Amino acid sequence: MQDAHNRPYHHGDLRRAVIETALDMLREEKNWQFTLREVARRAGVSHAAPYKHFPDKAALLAELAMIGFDWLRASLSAAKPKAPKSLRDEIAPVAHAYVAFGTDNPALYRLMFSAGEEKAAGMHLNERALAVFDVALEILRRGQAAGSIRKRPIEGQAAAWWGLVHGMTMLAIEGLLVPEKVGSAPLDAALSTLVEGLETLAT
Amino acid sequence: MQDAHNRPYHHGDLRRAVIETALDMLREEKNWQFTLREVARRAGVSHAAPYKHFPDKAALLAELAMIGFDWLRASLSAAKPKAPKSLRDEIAPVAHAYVAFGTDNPALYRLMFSAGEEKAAGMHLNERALAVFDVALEILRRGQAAGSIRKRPIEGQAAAWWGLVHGMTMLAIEGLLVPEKVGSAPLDAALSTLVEGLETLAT
DNA sequence: GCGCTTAAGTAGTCACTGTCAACAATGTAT
DNA sequence: ATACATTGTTGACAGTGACTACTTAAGCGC
Repeated sequence: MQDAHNRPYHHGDLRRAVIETALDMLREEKNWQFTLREVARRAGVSHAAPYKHFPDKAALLAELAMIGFDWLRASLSAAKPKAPKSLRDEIAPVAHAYVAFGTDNPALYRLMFSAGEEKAAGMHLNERALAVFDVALEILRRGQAAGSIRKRPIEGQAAAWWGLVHGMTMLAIEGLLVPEKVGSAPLDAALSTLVEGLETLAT
Repeated sequence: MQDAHNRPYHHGDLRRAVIETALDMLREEKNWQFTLREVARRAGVSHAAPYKHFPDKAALLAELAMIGFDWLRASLSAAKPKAPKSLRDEIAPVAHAYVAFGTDNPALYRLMFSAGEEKAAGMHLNERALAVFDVALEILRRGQAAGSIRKRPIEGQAAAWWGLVHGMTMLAIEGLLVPEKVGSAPLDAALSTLVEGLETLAT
């Protein structure tokens, strides 16, 4: 980054710098196996410096995952149309935003869902993860109130939505949704099926 | 396993032994970060011996993943009822078998879908993976022929099924399908929605 | 200004990993 | 028997996460 001699001894804001560097690297390489030392190297700092800010490698991972969930949630909210005409008009854009987030940031997305087993941090992580579930929940709740969705425990339906988009995202990241096997727009097809299963029969 | 002195110099069938040992360890520990040396140790063999049978750690991983896909496919076939009365009767058991496989063998399942980027082996791996997709495809094809499913490109529907069960499996493994947020039987709820989206309107 | 505490860096070490090359024991073809 | 290919073993290498001890800079009351 800069010469070692004119760089101040104290980085100033290394915590943030470490996080940003890690995010950059996650963004750049689809499959990067995370190493603390490489992050430190690239941040222009000694290999042990990050330990002053994170007790653990897992702690940094958990933090990154939390940021990822916040981004995801924000991008879902942004994709939600203000004046939806139908249930599908509301669900489809959000689902597309979800999958797009995953395929645009594959390394980060994978990290978010495999950080597992971080004892303490795991709790907070799950909270953040369930926040994206809540986005779906809210859409469906409104849809049910408007009468366009069957009266049925809504949590299961939201779980269906989450499972579907999460699964499609993962499969897409892994390159398993090849068009010649799966059609040209599998997500749209899947969403059609899902929405039609959600809707009330009378239309 | 046995004393070093009475064990013959040549193992006899080390390739298989390595695979079996690795599978055992995957089965035992939900989160095991795979190390070749530990496998070798446990197989009672020196740390470099496996390299005579696998060019690479990735090669062993790919082989394990392929075995996993074969198992999964077999367990799906076994779950398929011989004389299904309805589409749901055929889809639901298979979906349950799918998720059960994943939650019963979390480490293996995760490995199967994150082995990514193994150049050559990746091709064969994807073939095996798509074989489970074919199971769904066949069920739906028969359903459509019998007239219980809408006439629509069937690949997209199969992708919907795969995405759904894969996503639910992953979320379940990661402990994200907590009942208090998501209801008691999220998979059943999700399947109901999916099946109803698949079915023809006339019933 | 001056000395003090302390946060934020450094270097060095440890046990561990994947991988490779050199060597040894075993089986097999000639 | 003798040469050879196979399949083990040992020992080394660089790179990793984690930890420690040391050093440096910054901020503080006085």
